[in-house]
Amino acid sequence: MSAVKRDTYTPQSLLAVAVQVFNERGYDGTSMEHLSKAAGISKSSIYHHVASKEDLLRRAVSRALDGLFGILDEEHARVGRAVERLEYVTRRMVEVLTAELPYVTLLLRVRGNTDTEQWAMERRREFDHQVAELFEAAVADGDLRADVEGRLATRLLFGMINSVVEWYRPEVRGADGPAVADAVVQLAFHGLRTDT
Amino acid sequence: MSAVKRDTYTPQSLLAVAVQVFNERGYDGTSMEHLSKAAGISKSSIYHHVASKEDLLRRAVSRALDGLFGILDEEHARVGRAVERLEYVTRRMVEVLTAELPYVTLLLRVRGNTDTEQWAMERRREFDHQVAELFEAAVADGDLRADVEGRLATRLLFGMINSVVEWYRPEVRGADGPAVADAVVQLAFHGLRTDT
DNA sequence: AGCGTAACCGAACGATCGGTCGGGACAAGG
DNA sequence: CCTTGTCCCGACCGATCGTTCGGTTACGCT
Repeated sequence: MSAVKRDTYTPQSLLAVAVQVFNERGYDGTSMEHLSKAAGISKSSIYHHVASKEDLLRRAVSRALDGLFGILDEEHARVGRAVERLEYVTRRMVEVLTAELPYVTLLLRVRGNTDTEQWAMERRREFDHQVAELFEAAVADGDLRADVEGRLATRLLFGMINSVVEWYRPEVRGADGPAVADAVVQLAFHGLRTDT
Repeated sequence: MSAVKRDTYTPQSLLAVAVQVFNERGYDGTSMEHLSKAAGISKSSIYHHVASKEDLLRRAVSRALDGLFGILDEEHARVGRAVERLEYVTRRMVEVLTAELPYVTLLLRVRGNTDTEQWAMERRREFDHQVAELFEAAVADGDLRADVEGRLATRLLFGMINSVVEWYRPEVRGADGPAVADAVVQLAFHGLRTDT
């Protein structure tokens, strides 16, 4: 492996360009022609680096899923009081969302039209399910309010967390990933009001 | 207008079918052929009722936007303490989302590829902006926590509310629109934890 | 210098896209 | 019974879709 790198595309660097276009136009709304314009190479050249359009999608959502499932393997997500583990997972989810923003954004928007999309949705449901179990454990410990049903509350928590991909832009200063994670944990666990 | 109705499509009834398919496959992922299969009429017959595919999209998002902007005209959204008005708008947003689910779902997913989509995004931003102003007023009143920036907190509140379209299904009993609205208001304003 | 191959290109493939067109079936009103 | 208009259809349009192919360029290695 030589230290100098040629000024050419790798599957990874091409993926970075493609994912950005996918997020701007939507996966189905993006043609290979769009990708070729954005990448600055011809349409046919794309197929030298990746097998297909769907291959690009698979690589992208895999990266996002790896990031999310990696959270559950971390020590603070496995040991300790359930409510504390849930807070930790919440914080880390926001951090992963911001760090891997375009890839997770794409993952959260797949509709299930192809095999790859259905596989992505299935794995994502798997992740959600594991966090939901953590949530229920915290309710059983009496650390989370029981007057709102667990599944419903979990979904709303996920809604708040996942909405980060709709507006977070890393180039805007004053709110990096961990700072946003703090805000999410504060609001989700303690609410908006001052008088609680 | 005759009281008896023939067993045929109207622009509205056709729209209901189309919007459902749009939400399942995505707007760009839906062809007129898909719509014709779902509606049970030929592709060309669709054009007897509506002008174009984009016309269907415009009708759908218009209906959603009308529902949302209608909230701001209601009395409880216009008079009273800002924090109470914000709670009311929050509750009503969830109720409108659940009542007009497929139309609002479509609105929240447009990407801006066509003029209609860009117009929809603009109007939606307008609505968000008005609610954000209400939010800031409640912060100024001291009724909402000031340690999390207003714009950020507003976005997270919207994230929680809008996530309803990702999982709410009216056919599932035990959680109708107003009940979900209660849960959202409780969690958003008072948080998940018991010990606050 | 010469060779092998990574990187790229233009042209074209069959399929499908959104949309158009001329005409047929059928019920209502006279 | 005949007209009128609604509703629907199959056939077709040019454009664009994702992908393939044969061939060219240019770099790394010896």
